[in-house]
Amino acid sequence: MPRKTTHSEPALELRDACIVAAQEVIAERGIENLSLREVARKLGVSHQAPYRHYPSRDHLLAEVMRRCFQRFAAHLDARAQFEDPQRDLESLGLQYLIYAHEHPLEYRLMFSTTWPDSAEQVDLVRDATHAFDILRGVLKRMHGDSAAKREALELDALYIWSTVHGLAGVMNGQCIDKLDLKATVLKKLVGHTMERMEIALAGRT
Amino acid sequence: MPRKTTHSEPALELRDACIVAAQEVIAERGIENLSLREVARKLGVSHQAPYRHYPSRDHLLAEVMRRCFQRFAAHLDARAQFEDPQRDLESLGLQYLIYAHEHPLEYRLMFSTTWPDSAEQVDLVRDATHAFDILRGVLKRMHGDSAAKREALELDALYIWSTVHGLAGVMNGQCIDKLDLKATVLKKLVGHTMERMEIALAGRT
DNA sequence: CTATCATTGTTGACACTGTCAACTCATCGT
DNA sequence: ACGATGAGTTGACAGTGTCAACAATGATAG
Repeated sequence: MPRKTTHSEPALELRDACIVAAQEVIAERGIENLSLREVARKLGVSHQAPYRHYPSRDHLLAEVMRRCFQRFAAHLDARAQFEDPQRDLESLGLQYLIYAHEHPLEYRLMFSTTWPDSAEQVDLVRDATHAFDILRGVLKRMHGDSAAKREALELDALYIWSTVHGLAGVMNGQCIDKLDLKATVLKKLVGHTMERMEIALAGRT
Repeated sequence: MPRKTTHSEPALELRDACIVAAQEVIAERGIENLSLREVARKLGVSHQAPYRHYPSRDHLLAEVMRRCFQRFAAHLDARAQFEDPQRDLESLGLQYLIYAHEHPLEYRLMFSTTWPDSAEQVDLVRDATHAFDILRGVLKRMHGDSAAKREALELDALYIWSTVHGLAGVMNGQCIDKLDLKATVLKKLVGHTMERMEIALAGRT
């Protein structure tokens, strides 16, 4: 079978194509059933072709995760922003939950998948940290950025992250269906949780 | 190769042995690398023997998960209990986090693994629900069990679960290492989060 | 212009996995 | 006494990740 791509265009084509194909496979067959060979098949290419661009299946998976984190951070940045940091924090939380709700697979991929210990972890971590830094930024506007309060700020950031991440996990997860909760409860859950969280944050210190 | 087990003892031996072997494999090679064949090998038995007791790999995995939920609920029940529901709730939360910290693999298995859609889901769900019912019980003692407040109770239960589950996920997860947090922050995180949560619960309504 | 070389992709092989089918064989109910 | 049944065995098949050897093409040095 003759080649298709020329050498002058350095065929980063396939490298990118692998990622979108991988995302398709994940969407169709689930994260744990991602297979390099099926990616190759979907691209009409031999089963070893992806290995020219990714040293292993996990490296491809890591790259897919990285792009997810990038889109996730972009989604957070694209939220409705407000002068009042309180409202801004609420907007941030909602935007977070919207992403988790609209892209459950990507969300699972980012936060419930064992990270492959490939070399590119550096990049992966950088992109993954961005989302958390957005949260840090909002809290700085809220509480100030004095060195004295820095630790409290980190603690609050983690508290908020825990709550929102936990809520997203609960609402996405398989558990929620099994608890025979009324529909009205589910509808109010997000509002209720955000409200509780704001009470906690306004509470002290 | 001659048989080892007689027929009169109905050889539920192997059925149970599979589970402990599976847990060993999971501990050694990770959840996603659990393999029926390695379980069989570890038990010195042919690769098809486990199929006499579990229709598929996922059915075995489901059973392992179910036992995890049972042990998890037992661990929660074995917490230090208090008359004051407030203190009892705190004790429950701490006990939850202790389990997540001491058994990260089991925790991941229960809450971050796609549930296999095997027939035994009924059992799995029953055991999984138990933990949540413990939480419901504490909240009933705290807020009363009037029909009017039932919805608020469910909402608070889910709020608490979100926070604690999120915290466990954050502290277990691969993310926490990457955020260059100071050790002192981590040490205070649990206390801080529980405190925030109690402020939120005492706050209103 | 030709020879060399790296890049990209191909084919073939190996070990591993889950699972189906056919077989053995001790034990139990009749 | 004898067939049925439960438990375990061997053998096969398709699918997977990955290593090794090969082929073809554009770029480049002489």
